[in-house]
Amino acid sequence: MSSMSKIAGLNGPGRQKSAEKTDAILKGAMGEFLAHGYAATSMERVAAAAGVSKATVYSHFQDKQGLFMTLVRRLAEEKYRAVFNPQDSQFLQGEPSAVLQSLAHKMLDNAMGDKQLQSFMRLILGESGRFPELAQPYVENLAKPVIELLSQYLASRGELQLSDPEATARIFIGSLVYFVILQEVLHGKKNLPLERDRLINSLIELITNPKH
Amino acid sequence: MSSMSKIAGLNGPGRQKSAEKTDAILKGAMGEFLAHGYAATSMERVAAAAGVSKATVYSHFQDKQGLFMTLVRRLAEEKYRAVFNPQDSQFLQGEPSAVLQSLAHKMLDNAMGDKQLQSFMRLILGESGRFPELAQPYVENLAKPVIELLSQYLASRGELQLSDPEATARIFIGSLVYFVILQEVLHGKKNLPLERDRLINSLIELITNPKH
DNA sequence: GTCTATACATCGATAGAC
DNA sequence: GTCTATCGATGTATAGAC
Repeated sequence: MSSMSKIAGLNGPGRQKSAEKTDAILKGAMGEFLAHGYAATSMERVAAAAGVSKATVYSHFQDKQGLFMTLVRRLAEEKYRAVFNPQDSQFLQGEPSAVLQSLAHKMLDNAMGDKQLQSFMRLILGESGRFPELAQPYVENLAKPVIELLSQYLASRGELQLSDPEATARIFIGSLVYFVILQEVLHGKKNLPLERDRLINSLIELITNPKH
Repeated sequence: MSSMSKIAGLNGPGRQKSAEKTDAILKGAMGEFLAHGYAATSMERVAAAAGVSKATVYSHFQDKQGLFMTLVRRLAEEKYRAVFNPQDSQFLQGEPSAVLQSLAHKMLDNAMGDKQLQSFMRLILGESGRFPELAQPYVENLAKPVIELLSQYLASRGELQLSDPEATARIFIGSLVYFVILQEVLHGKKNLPLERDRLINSLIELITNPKH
């Protein structure tokens, strides 16, 4: 009987290392790691949050570190797709100032309202010293594609007369990301308020250089 | 005899809760917290690193959290003085482009070479969700003074014709800090290289608007 | 494949000797 | 004021039943 389910390969419960439980464990681990960080998260709580036993967690993942790395890579891809959706392929069409404004709005709207993303940033930044190999997918899958896309776009718009489009892209992205870090991640909203649109407008004004 | 030292208030050993031991504990705690983070740091290791017993640590500090908060506040002040030294009070004299370039160089030189500062950034950012009250001194004593000083400077230079000096200051600082975060904290140097001076030059070119 | 039970280490914090 | 010794709780990881 039990051999039948194995042979059939159907998706009944109690079969193989069910993908359902793998997902449940990852989901539980996500909540725990994002809330408490790596060191303060116990496999006990992960198991409880996933609704399985601790031994099951260890049958699906080698150890705590393996579970953590799998989770982080998964989340990095997910957030990447959310921010950097190959959406309307013509989202780079139009006046550069309008394109840049739309991009900045999209990035900030996405980041400022996503508490999970902010917790994820805390986790990656906080553990980047002890898990350097985890910072890499974050850089490779999130920061790098955005910077390179913007770089190429800025380089393609000769009318902007930018002497260094790549460095300019860094300025654009850096200003926005640090804004999120300061206002949201570090809770600077209260003591160091700044309206979102003031930053965006100044950024676009500088880059598109309307005084020229 | 022991009463004499108390009365005299001299700095002989074995007197009061010696400031020496307090310093030793803080120094030991600094190494441990910066290396392993809050949760993974044990009071046992802190005591060992400080060369005292665990009980002594608890006689100088209320508990682990109290020790941690004292340490962070101390480090924030220290790093503030290092970067933002009220040095030559005329470091804002001269051509704006030269002033801004000197400031950017100073900030990046300071941050890129200071591994301890980078670990400190990881610690603050990583724990800012669970210790929001610790992010505040960091913002208040480091980010805010720098941004406000630059804000006022930019506002005072009317020839720059900046429509929003405060937002422009954010762009300046944000670009630099995110550069440090991406290249050093997140180890992006290898996969996403960018020469420091390219960022600085573009930043100054945009702000001083030489095409005008 | 998943569970319960457990081995073994280490944690934060304190009591009591000196 | 500082130490050693220890308490109680909790951590990771695994063995063995089903």
